[in-house]
Amino acid sequence: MKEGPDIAQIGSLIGDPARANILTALMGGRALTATELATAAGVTLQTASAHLAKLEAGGLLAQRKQGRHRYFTLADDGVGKLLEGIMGFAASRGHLRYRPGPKEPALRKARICYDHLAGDFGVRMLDSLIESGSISALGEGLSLTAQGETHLAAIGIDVSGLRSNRRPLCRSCLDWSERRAHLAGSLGKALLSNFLEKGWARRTENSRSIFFTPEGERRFLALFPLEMADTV
Amino acid sequence: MKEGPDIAQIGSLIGDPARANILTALMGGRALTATELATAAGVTLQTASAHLAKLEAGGLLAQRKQGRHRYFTLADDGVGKLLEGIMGFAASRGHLRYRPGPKEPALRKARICYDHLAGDFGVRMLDSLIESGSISALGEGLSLTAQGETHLAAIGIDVSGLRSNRRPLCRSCLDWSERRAHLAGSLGKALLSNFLEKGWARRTENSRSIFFTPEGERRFLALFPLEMADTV
DNA sequence: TTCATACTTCGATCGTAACCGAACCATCTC
DNA sequence: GAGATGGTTCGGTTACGATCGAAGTATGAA
Repeated sequence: MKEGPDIAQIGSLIGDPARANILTALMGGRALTATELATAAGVTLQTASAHLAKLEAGGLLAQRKQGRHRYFTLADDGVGKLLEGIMGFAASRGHLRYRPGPKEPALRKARICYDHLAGDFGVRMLDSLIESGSISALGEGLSLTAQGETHLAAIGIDVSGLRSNRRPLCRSCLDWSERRAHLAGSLGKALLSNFLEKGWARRTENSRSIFFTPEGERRFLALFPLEMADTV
Repeated sequence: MKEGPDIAQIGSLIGDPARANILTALMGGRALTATELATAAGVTLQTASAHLAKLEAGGLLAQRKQGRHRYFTLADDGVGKLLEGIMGFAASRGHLRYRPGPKEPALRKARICYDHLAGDFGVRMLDSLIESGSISALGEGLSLTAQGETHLAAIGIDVSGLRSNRRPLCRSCLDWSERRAHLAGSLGKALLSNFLEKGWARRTENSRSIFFTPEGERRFLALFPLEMADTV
């Protein structure tokens, strides 16, 4: 019928549980094979193959074949942003799919959101950056200050290199577990990469949660202090 | 399966064509009755009733009964924001549902996006406000300048009244037809209301397009001039 | 009270799409 | 080559949900 973009089409793509599982798995940022995605989705390989074809045709997924493997990723940053948005909304309406296993708390503490840090730690990091004057929050947007640029250079992040990127430097992303914003954009990505490179934290195998080593956690908390206690 | 928000649930809510039509119709900002929504969706009243119940249970719709009518609206601003996001994404992937009738061009020129102005005119307005220094765009966020506040006061908009609102004053919203940002937030809403009150423009009956009178269009263009030609 | 309008609930039908078993292609190893 | 692994295609089954006719409830009008 009539006018405008077809939201039903992409809604139905996301609306199938198996496909939603696939997309959620790919929010981990890694490229995954069809077989891995099949187990993540809880379906057989044939079924997953059909789903993957649909998602790719719909422009949500990109694949690149490497030998006899087919690696799938989210098509681009726009897909990640879309899924973030839907996740935030779903969480705000209480549409969770709790299975409060042991993984739950780890996920709330620190997890990967497409390519940047989310969860308690992610929110804390942004709060601290704003409090210290490294990032200024105007309205809904975030921007890096000159002070912040030197601060980040000390950590070992080359901001000017990131600026040349077409992607926005700072973006705020609504955290579904904390229900507050954390830092996305190329800077958010660079920070997480930095922590992983330094060995402060590492990804876990079959989950989106991020594991901080004791030493890494100590350093992270020292680097991003919070003046005020958590008075939300 | 496992962890996190259930995006499949809301995906499937949006994924049905009839429900998508209902939601799109409600993006017009008006409260509509079940019967109106049924015709908008192209289904019978019984079917629409079932859909409306599901949408309400899912937290997307709010209803208030008035006499023997039941008026439905989007549940809150969050739903509008979500749908905007999905529309922008769908358009970016070419998921349109063209029926290039006579309504098409009018819709591209000026239409309502939940509660603010979108389309060519909406994008122009924001561009002009930025060019004139009334709004500053930092990163992805927008913020009103002191100069802009006096500028808007001259038009007849009480910014301080809007600030007391919990809702953000300026928000950028991706325009699916222009593929660029236009102004949302309480300020975007106030501006559109202002145009309608002054009689510069009016809503059309069964469409989201906004009709500008010749006089109103002249004034609008004079109020929001563009220095540069449209060199995108 | 009666009739009309707005909407919901029930029941039955029907289509589509998700699913898997089995067979088939492709790539790597030995 | 033969065997193994990763992935797709095909065919048939199944289940779910969208749909509408018909009957039922609520509100308003005459």
